[in-house]
Amino acid sequence: MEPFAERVLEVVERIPPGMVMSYGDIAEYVGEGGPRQVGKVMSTWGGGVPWWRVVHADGTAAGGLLDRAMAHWLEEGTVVRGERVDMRRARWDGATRSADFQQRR
DNA sequence: ATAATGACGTCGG
DNA sequence: TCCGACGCCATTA
Repeated sequence: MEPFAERVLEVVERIPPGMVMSYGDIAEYVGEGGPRQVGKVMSTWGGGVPWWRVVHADGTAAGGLLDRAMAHWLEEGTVVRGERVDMRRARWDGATRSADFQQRR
């Protein structure tokens, strides 16, 4: 397990319920690698973390896990628009504390 | 050494 | 909005 992978997983675990982060966001947040590298980490060791809080930049689900991801989103109260997460409101910047603290216009 | 691949992202059509 | 073409970058063939 590389330190990069550990940092990625750590960030994912810190994403509060009802919030999500894109692969690119995470890559930028940890300050190394890129979206694809993050994707690699998630496909390999993502099973032990709330992977459904990691989505594509456009808010669509990762992998072919739409069904399961959707279930979790609804359960956590993630803001969803059709088949995708509403990034404008559910996107986590890594600073704010909780989901229901968001205002967004 | 070269090409293909992948839980991605952005741009054009 | 949907989709294909490209760009990216590390890994694998």
